[in-house]
Formats: sequence, structure tokens, C-alpha cells
Amino acid sequence: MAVTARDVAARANTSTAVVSYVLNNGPRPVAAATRLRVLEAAKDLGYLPNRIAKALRTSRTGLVGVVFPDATSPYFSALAKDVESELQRVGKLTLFSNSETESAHEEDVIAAFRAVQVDGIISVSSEFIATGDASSDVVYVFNAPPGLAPTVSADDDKAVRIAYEHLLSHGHSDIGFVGGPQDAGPVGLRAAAWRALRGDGAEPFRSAYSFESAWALGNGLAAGSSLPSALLVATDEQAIGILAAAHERGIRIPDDLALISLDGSPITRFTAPALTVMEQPTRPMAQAAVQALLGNAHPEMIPARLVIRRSCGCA
Amino acid sequence: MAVTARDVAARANTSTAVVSYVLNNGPRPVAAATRLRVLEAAKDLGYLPNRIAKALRTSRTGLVGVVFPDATSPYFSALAKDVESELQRVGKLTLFSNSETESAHEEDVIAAFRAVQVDGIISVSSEFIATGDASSDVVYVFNAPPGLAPTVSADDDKAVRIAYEHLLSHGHSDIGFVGGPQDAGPVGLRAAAWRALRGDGAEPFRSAYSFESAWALGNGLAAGSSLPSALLVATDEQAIGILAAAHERGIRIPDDLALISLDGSPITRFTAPALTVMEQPTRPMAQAAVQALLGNAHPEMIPARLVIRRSCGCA
DNA sequence: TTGTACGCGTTATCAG
DNA sequence: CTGATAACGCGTACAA
Repeated sequence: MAVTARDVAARANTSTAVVSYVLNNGPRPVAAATRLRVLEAAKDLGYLPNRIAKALRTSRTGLVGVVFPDATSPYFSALAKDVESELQRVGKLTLFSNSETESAHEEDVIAAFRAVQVDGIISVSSEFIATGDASSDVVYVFNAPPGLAPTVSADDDKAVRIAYEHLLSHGHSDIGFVGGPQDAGPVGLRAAAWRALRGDGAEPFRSAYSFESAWALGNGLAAGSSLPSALLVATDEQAIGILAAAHERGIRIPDDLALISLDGSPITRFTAPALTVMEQPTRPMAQAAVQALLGNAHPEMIPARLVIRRSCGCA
Repeated sequence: MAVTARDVAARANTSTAVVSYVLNNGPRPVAAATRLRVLEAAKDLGYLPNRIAKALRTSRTGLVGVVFPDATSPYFSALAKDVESELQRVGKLTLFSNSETESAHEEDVIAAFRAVQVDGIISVSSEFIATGDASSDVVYVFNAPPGLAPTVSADDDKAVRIAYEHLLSHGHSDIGFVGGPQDAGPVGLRAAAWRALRGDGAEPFRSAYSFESAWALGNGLAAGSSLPSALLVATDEQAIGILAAAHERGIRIPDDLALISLDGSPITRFTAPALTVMEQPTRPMAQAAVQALLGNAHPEMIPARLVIRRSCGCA
């Protein structure tokens, strides 16, 4: 059996109440001498407060639930890491789940989190969310259920415009867009921004959010006659898939096809060739998300920055 | 205030004890009629058992702690995803933490997990672990503290031998090895296997487990005169970093330098050129780990399989 | 300033 | 077969 507050109290010749006062710095003052005895006793015994009992009493668990579509995506994994790190910094433990895992969909995952009484939930969902849960403790990143605004989001409009204009400055006129299976979530926003820029009713290319799917798309494009001279790609995994197809098909990047990816996770520096990207910085997003969770809620819009490398045609 | 078992009992004209018996199917039988009344009442009230109270009573939380060095690594993120998925399948929630995050080291993380009374811990540590915690509920994957055997591990010896021999069959005689900063953990094992195969006292090349560091190494190798004709690379992120450096330096893969990576996560199919790998399958490892956690403990050794693509010189 | 005692919502023992 | 009731470990009124 583990050592309890009672044990500490006994060893310090005092009561559990005082032990509690000392360890929580309140809500009542404790004489310096007694305080010292308690601290000593706690250390000697290696006392570790039982967080479950504490949670039962206070109804705060110190747990926060985090939902991501897919921890395997280069960008999401970077973001997830920063979120976890940030949460750790503020003393929270991270309950993690992939929403795309097997049968588990967003709602089930969130329900499961609620059942263990998490202190809050951070949801990073790239696609639509069925049920809007307005009245609650959920911080939506990137995307929110219909009717709700994301608590922290990226300035997709501006990012797409900067990238588009950069490609324009390279002399491209037919700038295509690789989007998701549907125009939903943040990728939908990016697609919309691109449509507006094109202004000619052109349709995005469709690809799932996977290397594989984008690779297949790239192969199709390479085989057909509709290969544009430049492509804005919604996510890093799609850009990487297209790079792979291009390499295999002998399509030279950027000479035959210029590319800009709109995530900009660290790996994009190390592809062959290195990808020019609109970098959506993960650390600020993570910080904004956990600050929002803590109630310091400035709804924030994080700006992306153009990082010029090889795939756009520069240098 | 939420509805409690007491409320259900009241509405069903019975006691909390019986409510508990019904909802847990035991440990005592309940008359069919009473059972029905309880179920009805529970449904009417929308009763949801308080898992915290339950945990306090049973000291089982349904939580399992999972520690990874770095969720950003292609291989680890794939493994993490499978672990989470598997855990979900058996009704556990996944508490996740990166051990390399900021100040948080393995032990602190594990202590934090223990404090919330996790039902078990899965530790995937690529480097050494200071304190061996033998008497406990932790499943070590790949690597274990000194004196302990990992519960589930890869057959690194065999994997390295197969890869080495494959390179040999391509006619290479100077086959180098890219390892970690120190010869620790599973990479240490891989390094040892390589040393044995070489048999001439050659030293591994050193690189941290990051794109960046391997890229720097690749650059150094390209600039110097000691570039071998073939390289076994311990991890995918290192292989990708070297690929990037080679691309920038005009070193042709596999013509000037043949490569085999020893992780084999999905992304290796989509590099330019595609990487030949020894694939350490993540799903079986994840399954073995959670089965071990559940007490169905066959210490397992998962075999890797050679996946031939372009970087080794085939085709 | 400190100690006693109750309650958080369960489960499980012990009488009935 | 069922009903009180005693824990689980902690926080905090309330009393001293």
C-alpha cells in the first residue's frame, strides 16, 4: 500500500488537515516549524499525493484530451509534439487519440475523454466534425464544427495568396491546387483561397491526406496531358507523395513542375529537392491552444511564413 | 451535479449495492425484476458512472502511459499510432509523452504517469534508461534498463545481417554504418551486429536521430574522401537526412552510394529515390506490447523483412 | 494555528 | 437475493 497523507501526518505529529494545508499552500496558514516537519516527513516517506482521490474531491484531473486525425502526418506529429510539450509545461498530462484510427471517430474519442473527466479537450480536426459542441471545454484548432469558430487557426487566405503570388513571380500562369477528398476543414479554406485567386472556375486536384494517394495523383498527372507548370499542395504528405511520383516519372522539380507545400513541417527541408513552403509554425499554435484551454482565450490567427527552398524554382 | 448511483438506487427503490451489482454483472446475482428496474432507472436518468470514484475504489483507471523519445520520428510516430489504436481496441485510454521534450526525461514522465495511477506503462526508449524498475508494470519495447530484457524487441542481429548480405551481393566491400551518438539501445545492438559482420574494427559514423544531424554527416562525408560505397543506416530520419545531403551534393543514390535503412516506416517508400529497408513492422510490435501489458506475456522478438526498392541498387 | 470529521461516488463486505 | 455501511485518500468546513 502506498504512503498516504495520514502516514505523513502521523510521522510529523500532526493532522491530515495540516498536511494538506502545507502541500497545497493553503487555504490556511501553517506555523513555519510545523510546515518544516511536514515537508520533512513527506520527503522521508516519499509521499506522493493520490491524484485520483484528489480528483474525486476537486473534480479536476489534470488530464487534457488531445485528438488528432493522424499522428503519422509530418505536420500533425510536429504539432502534437509541441502541444504535449506545452501541456507538460503547465502541469497537465496528455491523453492522446487518433481520430482516424479504425472505428474511432472524433465524437467517440471526445466522449471517452469526457468520461474520464478531462479538464479540457484540444481538437485538431482536418475534416468536418459532425456534432457541434458549443457549450463546452473544447479548444478547436484549425477547424470547428459548423457554426463555431476555431479558437486558434491559421491565416490560410493570406498563406495561399503569398504562395500563389510567389509562383506567379516565377512566371507561372497555370497554377494548380492539390486539395483533399472534399473541400472541408482548413484544406477547404485553402482551396477556396486558391479558387478566388484563379478566378476561372478551375477545379482542385483531389487526393487523400497520404503519401500514397498523392503519389497516385502525381502518377496520373505525369501520364496524362494536364500537368500544370506549378502546383500549390495543401499538405506536406501530399507534397512528398507528388515528389516521389515526379522522381519516378522523370519529371524534374522545379523545372517541369514547381511546387509549394502549405504545411511546412521540418521534414520539408530534407526532401529531394527541398520543398519551398508556407510554414505554419507549430509552436505558437500549440501555445495558443493551451493558453485558450487555460481560459486565457484570445482567439488567435497564426500567420504563416514563406520559406524559400528549391521546389519553387528559386536558386 | 451529475446523477449518481444513489439517485439510480432511489428511483429503482433499491440500494446502491444492487445498482453496482447490476451494472457490473456481479459479484452477486440480482433478481431479474430488480435488475430491470435498475437498468430502466439508469437509462431514464442518463446515469454515467463516475470513473474517478470507480478508480479510487478499484485502483484501476483504464489509463495506460506511453513514452516515446520523439513523436516526430517517422518510425516512432507510426509505432505510436498503432499502439494507441491497439490500446483503444482493448478499452484503454492512452496517456502520451515525449521523453525528449524539454526537461522531461524518461523517469520524470514515468513518475508522472504513476502518480495518476495508470494501469500500466509502455516505454519505447531508444537510448539508455537510468533507473531499472524491475518490479513493475512497465513493458519495455526495443530497449530496457540495464539488467532487464525488453519485453518486446526486434531481431536486430538478423536484420542487420540480411541487409549487410544484400549489400554484399551487390558487390560492395566497404559497407559503413550510420549509428547514434553513442552505442546504446537498439541502435547500439544494430551497430554491434554490423561490427561483427565487418570484423575489421571499423567504427560507425555518428549522428543524432534527426534529419538535420544526418544531413550534416552526409555533407561531411560528401566533402571528404572517406565516402564508402554503401551504408547501413540505423533509422529512417537519418536515411532521409543523408538522402537530402546526397541530392544537394550531387552524389547519386544508389550509383555513388547505396543505402539501406533499418526502420522501414511508410515514408521510406516515398523518398527520392525510394529507400530499400529492413522493415520493422509496427503493428505486430504494438500488439505484442499491449498483450504483454495485459499480462499475456510472451516476450516476443519480431522479425524484420527486407523490402527492396531503389536505394540499394536493385532495378 | 491546529485537529476532527464529513463528503466526493464507487465497490464490496457483512448481515439480514 | 438484498440492504446498510465501511472503506478508498484527499480537501476543507467547523470547532477547538
